[in-house]
Formats: sequence, C-alpha cells, structure tokens
Amino acid sequence: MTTHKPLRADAQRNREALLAKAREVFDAGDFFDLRFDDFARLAGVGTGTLYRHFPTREALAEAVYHEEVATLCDRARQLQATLPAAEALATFLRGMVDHIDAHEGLARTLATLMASGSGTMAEGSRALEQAVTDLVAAAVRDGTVRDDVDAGAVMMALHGIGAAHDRPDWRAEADGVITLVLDGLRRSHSGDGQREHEQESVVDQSGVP
Amino acid sequence: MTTHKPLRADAQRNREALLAKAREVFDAGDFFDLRFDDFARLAGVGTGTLYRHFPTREALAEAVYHEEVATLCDRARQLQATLPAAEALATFLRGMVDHIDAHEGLARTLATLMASGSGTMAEGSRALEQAVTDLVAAAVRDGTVRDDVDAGAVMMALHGIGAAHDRPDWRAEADGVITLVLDGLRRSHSGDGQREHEQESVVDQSGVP
DNA sequence: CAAAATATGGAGGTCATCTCCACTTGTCAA
DNA sequence: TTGACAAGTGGAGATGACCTCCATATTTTG
Repeated sequence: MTTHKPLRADAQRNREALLAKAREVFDAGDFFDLRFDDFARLAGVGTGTLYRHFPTREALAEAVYHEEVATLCDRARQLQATLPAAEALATFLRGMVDHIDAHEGLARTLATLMASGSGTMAEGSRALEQAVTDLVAAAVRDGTVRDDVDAGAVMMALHGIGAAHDRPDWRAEADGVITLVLDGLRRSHSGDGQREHEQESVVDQSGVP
Repeated sequence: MTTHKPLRADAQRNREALLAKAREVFDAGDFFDLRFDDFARLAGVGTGTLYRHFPTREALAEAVYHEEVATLCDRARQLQATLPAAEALATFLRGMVDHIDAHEGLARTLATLMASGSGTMAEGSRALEQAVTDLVAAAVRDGTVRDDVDAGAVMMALHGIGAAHDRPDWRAEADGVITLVLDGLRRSHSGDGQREHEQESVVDQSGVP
C-alpha cells in the first residue's frame, strides 16, 4: 500500500532526497521564495528528475502534507482510545494549535496552497477531516456535544487558524477560536430546543447598490 | 479624503475603468487565471497604464477590497445603532456569510491574496476588524458576551469561512461556524468561573518522531 | 496659443517554468 | 559474468508571463 509502483532503486533514492529537502524548505517557510529549478539543484537532482517525480509544486507539497496528516491522525486515534470523547476532542484541537505553532513555515505553505490551489491535497485533507469527524461523532454519541452542527464547521475554523498564521498575536487568537468552538459545541445552553441557524435575510445584501 | 492627489481628468477615467473591470473579473473568480497584461487590454488601457495605477495584482485587489469593506463597515455601524448589542453582532456575522456567499469569486480572490500576500490589504482588513471589535466590545459591555476571548478570534473564524469557500457544502458549514462562535461567545455556561484556555501540554508535539 | 506638465501604450528585456532527448544507470535472463 | 533492454537522468533551450522604458499623445496652465 505504501508503494504502488515498483520504482527502480535509483529513482527511489532521488524521490527520498527530494522529499527530505522539501520538508526542510517547508519548515523554513522559504518554499515560495525559491525557484523550483533551484530546488532541484538543492536536492541534488536535475530539473527533469524533479518534474518527473513531482509535476507541480502542489504535488510536492501534497506528498509532504501526507506524512504530516498521518501523524495528526494517529494522535487523534490515540486520544480517542484513551480519553472520554469530549476531552479527546478538546485535547486534539488544543494540540492542533500547538502543532501549527511549532511548524509555522509548513502551516504557512499549506495555507497558501489550499487557498490558491484548485482542490489540491484534497485527499490528504480528507484523512484529517475524517479524524475530526470521528472525534466529534463520538462526543455527540455520548451526549456531551450538540448534534446540529456539522463537524465540517470545526474543520473550517481550523482552516482559519492555519490560514491566519501571520496575525500579530496569532497564538492567543487561535486559542480563543478553539475556546469558542469547544464552548459553542457544548450541548444546548438554554434548556433543550436549540433553534437551527435560520437566517432571516438581514438587510440589503448586494455589494454594489 | 477620497482623492488624495489631483489626478488628471484622463488618468481618473482610466483608473475608473480599471477598477470597474477588476470588480467584474473578481466576481467571476477569474482573477488568477488571467494574464495581468491581458487584463489591461480587457479594461481598454495599455500595460504601462495598468502598472502605473496599480503596481501589482495585490494593489489592485486592495483597491477593490476597500469598497467592499466600506460597505460592510457601514452595515456594522448601522446595525449597532439600531439593535441590541448581542443581536447586532449576530446579525452582522450572519450577514457576513450571506455577503461572502453572494460574492464567491471575490471571496476566493481575497482569500488567495491574504494567504499568499505578505501582509497586503492590511489596512483594508483593519477597518473591518475594527468594526467587528466594536460590535463585540458593545456586547461585552452590556454583559451578553464573555470578556475573556479576544475579538480577533472572531476575525480568525471569519477568515476561515472566507478561505474555505471551495468546500462542498460551504454554506451549511459556514453557518455552523457562526453558530458555534455565537454560542461560544455567550457569557459563561457553567455558572461563573470560566477557566481560561490553560492548555496542559497534551502529549508529544514534535511533528517527526 | 504655446509650453510645461502629466499620462499613455506597447515593444522588448528578463526571468521562472517546464519539455525534450541524448546519455547514464539499473535489472534480468542466459 | 555479460549483454541488451528498460528505466531513469539532467540540463540546454523553448515558452510565455511580468514589468520597464520612453517616444508620443493629451491636459492644463500662463
């Protein structure tokens, strides 16, 4: 499952070198300030080789992203197995912030790619999303979390956290978002009948009058 | 204040044409699929003229963004003047989603710019942020909203909504985020002593083991 | 109206991206 | 081991987007 095509020993080595260098450059946050050709040199391979292994910047990013996501998913599963659902969710989300904080360069890179990319790294994201969905679902099942808000909303909030890395006091605000989300997720505040987000059309909405 | 430099009649006209076309292209979402040179043609001016008025894509985007933001800020002030604080905040946030929904192309464009840009449109964003901050502050003052979470967190969540425009059921999830944020903002759920986001160090955090 | 100031536009320089193919390296059967 | 075929390599150069520059055109002013 890890290797879907039998690569030649040679090719395998180059691919590895590329990925290793990519991780390095990602973490430094220099990914977009670097000519793609130069990146090949940096990794010690020719331009052609780089392009054969990873046809685009995005393809390379996705490959790196994959491992990153795998780590996070493992953590999610581990937490889910050892803590009460609500706590597992909370811990995971808090940990997520730590993680993004620790790998700012990577977060920046990914945010950029997600925003501009046309649905790239969809697969990698899907895995992470599944993990979050599972955590939320478990918490819903044991009654500590409301069931009328999709887990996707949580993903969206996380997305915002990752994308806004450059705000002056990112850390405090990121923690704030998590706090809001977690408290917002708690089961019904005013008794029981929590009305859906009905949205009564507000005022005039058209941008230009 | 609107015109800080006396432009020649001629120049003024071209600037206008550029902006008009820009708004159009933005809303269509084609902004990044278009050669910048071609955009000049499209607006009926020469390349040089385009570059003189807007040295970069970002500069052009910011100009468009400005008007957009002004509209939203007006709405915020208007709501704040006519509704109770909590309701004004809620209505504004819900309206924000409608607005982004209605101008998806623009939202997409802006998200891209915010993510990749190096702090561009900081000024435009600041105005919007101020509006949100004011709305939150008012609600805090009248006791309907907690005071231990920065308004910046709300901005961050909004950012996430704008940046994730391409998710399959964006609308439902966006509404979900707003719901979570609003409920999360309600003053203390469990009595009074709402503990700060303390963050007890979770598990192993280093990306690579 | 003439001259000075201001603005125009597009031809062409510069530079990152990506393709292509003559050559090297690895693999496998005899 | 060896030969021969497949798989992979790398970098020269085509491509095309971005931006600059300046001879020309348009406004404004005295």
